[in-house]
Amino acid sequence: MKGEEKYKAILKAAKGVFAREGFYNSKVSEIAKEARVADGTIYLYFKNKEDILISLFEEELTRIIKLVKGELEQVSDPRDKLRRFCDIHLNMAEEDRTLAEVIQVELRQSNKFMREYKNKYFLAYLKIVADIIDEGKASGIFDQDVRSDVVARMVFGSLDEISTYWVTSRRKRFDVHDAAKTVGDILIEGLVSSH
Amino acid sequence: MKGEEKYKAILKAAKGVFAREGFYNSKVSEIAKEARVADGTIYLYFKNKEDILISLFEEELTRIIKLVKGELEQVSDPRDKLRRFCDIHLNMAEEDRTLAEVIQVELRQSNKFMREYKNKYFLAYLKIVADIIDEGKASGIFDQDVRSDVVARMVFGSLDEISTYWVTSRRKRFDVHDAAKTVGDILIEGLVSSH
Amino acid sequence: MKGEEKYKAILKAAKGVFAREGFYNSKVSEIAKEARVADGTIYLYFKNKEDILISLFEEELTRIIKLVKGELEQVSDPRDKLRRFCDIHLNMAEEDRTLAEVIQVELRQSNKFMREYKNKYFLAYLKIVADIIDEGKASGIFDQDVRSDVVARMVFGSLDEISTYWVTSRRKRFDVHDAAKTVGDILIEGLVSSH
Amino acid sequence: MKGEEKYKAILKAAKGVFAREGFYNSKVSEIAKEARVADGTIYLYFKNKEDILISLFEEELTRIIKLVKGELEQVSDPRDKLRRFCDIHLNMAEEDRTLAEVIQVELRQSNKFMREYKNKYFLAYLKIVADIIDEGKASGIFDQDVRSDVVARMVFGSLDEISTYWVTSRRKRFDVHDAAKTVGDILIEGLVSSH
DNA sequence: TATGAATGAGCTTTCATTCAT
DNA sequence: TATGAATGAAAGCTCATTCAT
Repeated sequence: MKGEEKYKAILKAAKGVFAREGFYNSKVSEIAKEARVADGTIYLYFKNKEDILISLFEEELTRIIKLVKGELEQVSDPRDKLRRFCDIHLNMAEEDRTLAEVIQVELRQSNKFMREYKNKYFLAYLKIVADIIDEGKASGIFDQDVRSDVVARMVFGSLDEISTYWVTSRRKRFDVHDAAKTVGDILIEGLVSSH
Repeated sequence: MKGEEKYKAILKAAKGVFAREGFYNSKVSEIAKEARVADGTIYLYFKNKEDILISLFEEELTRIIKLVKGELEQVSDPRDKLRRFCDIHLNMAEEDRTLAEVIQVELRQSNKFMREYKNKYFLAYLKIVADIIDEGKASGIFDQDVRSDVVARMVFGSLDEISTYWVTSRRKRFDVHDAAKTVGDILIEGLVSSH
Repeated sequence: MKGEEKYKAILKAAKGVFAREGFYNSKVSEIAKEARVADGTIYLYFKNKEDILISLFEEELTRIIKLVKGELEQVSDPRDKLRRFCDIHLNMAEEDRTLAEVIQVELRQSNKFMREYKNKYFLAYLKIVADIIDEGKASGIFDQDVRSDVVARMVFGSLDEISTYWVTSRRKRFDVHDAAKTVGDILIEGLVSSH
Repeated sequence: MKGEEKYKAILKAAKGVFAREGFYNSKVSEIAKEARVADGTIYLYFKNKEDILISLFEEELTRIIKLVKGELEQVSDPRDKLRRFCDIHLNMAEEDRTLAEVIQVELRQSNKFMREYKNKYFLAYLKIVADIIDEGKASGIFDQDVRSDVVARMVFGSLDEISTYWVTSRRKRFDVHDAAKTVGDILIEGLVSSH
């Protein structure tokens, strides 16, 4: 196992440990053990424990953004794009529960983290939604008066809370695709102009 | 300062410290200092550090639930209730930024915390929204097909994310009442049946 | 309940708590609770926690010494006195297990305690045995060459260890009176002169 | 200094500190300082403070048992074995006063410790004596009627109390070898059958 | 690069003791 | 005398980080 592989292995282990224990209850030594590297090795690849968390987000969000953008390119109507976005987002949470937990819980773990780390990746993710809204507004489909940044937050907040709901329910009480449809439909109906 | 006052003082101090530092970075000794009591005094009123957090939620949410329910009683139309709810929620976040931070950041502080502590207070808060939706469905105003639990999460998620947005922006880029109106209108338009 | 009664009540409670928990694991507040007095009241009767332990010994040993001396006055032969002493000592351990535990375990609890507190009461107890030995030596029954202080320690050590054995065995494997006889007989046979 | 050496160094330091301060008054940080290691290092070798105490006993008693057994193998007559045992025991207390203090004071430090930790090493030490008694009984030298477990306790208790006496006397009032002879002779005379 | 033993700062919590009532 | 709420020092233990190998 060389350089790049070790880096990946550490991030993968960290994802599992952070999701399972929460950032502050995670031990660097446990990440090391799961990644099958020595404790000290982690510090050859990361500045400190928080840097692992930040890197993890960057890697995951970069991947997700690319994936989501790719999917959305195949759709043209802003309404369909929004529906598709909701479905992809919740589908990811379903398929990679660990990732969902890390994002939901850990993203909010530390004030310091959230404030000091400007989180351009998260903002890029939100921008995907804002762009959909702007597109809809530009084409006259969506109401001109809504602020796309605020709506983007609303969309993300809705989906994130619902995936938290889904993730934290032991017995899955609903299907994520149904929920995605519900959210998408409500948003679209709510956004379209001239009722 | 006696009994009840000390309890209040500790919670008040904890609210500030937790909001500022995050739960895990907060020191019990700092809470004590801000509450102007000795470290040990805290343990006369609370089992441990986590118990302070839990008690803080219970107290605050009990207060908020009472307040919100009181406000909503004065409104009859489910649409108006929903609009009012959005406005009150964001207004509280604006008026008590510290509280908003504690709820946003700390409620998600630990997986364990959220899962083990069933959080009936938070569920009661969500139920206020679900009840509005059910009311609207019962009176034929809202679409019969939506699940009120899922919509309640969507409403909470939207508002919570928007208040996070507002709270974390140094320069306030929007007015919370405007945002509340946006969210309320979109939700209502999205929820009303037979378009 | 007034003065003297409170003092007694605290000592009685302390005896139970010390025996059950050990000196260092005992809490002053628990002694207070069992004595049905306030924590602060204890400090009206005792200087500090250690003073309770010391007073407890003094009281108990004073009582025991009086009792033992009274019993021994009724016996004249040094051999019978020694046998009687062994029987009384082990009998007390059997009848007041709590006392036995306190003496066995707590007397040795702290170096400081044992060294700084010269323990004249314990020495008085040992002197009872030494006097028996001296009496036996004076009357020509016991060997002239043994040191009575050393033998007194031997007698006490034997009995104390045996009562520890008895106290710590859940299932009582032997009868204390039989054990007392064994010890007494061995000592006497070993002490009588001119074999 | 590596692994095994550190372990030894910590135990050695603990022996001194425990003997000097008593278990409950000993600070882990002081043991660390005397062992010239960091506080945290101790926890690489021991589970907690109590584990240091337990390990110390196990190490020391294992060593002592081996040593005593080796010495006794060179003697055949049970009477000589008993005399030899007394002499070795008191001699060890004289030569390693620290060890004697730890064993005398700390072995009894906590009820819990003594009861929960079954202390097979201490029982093995006692068994050495019981075996001598059984041997004497088998060869008809010692009285058939005595219980060897009770006598073993008596022997240990005698010696332990005498070594406490010796250890706690600032001015040594007697020679341990003389005391050993006294104890041995009394016990043997007391144990031999058919007077 | 890689290791993992060692470090030591720092935290929560306990509890003997005090003191205002 | 009596109370018991309040105090605050003190200590065991953890774990992120370092560094000699």
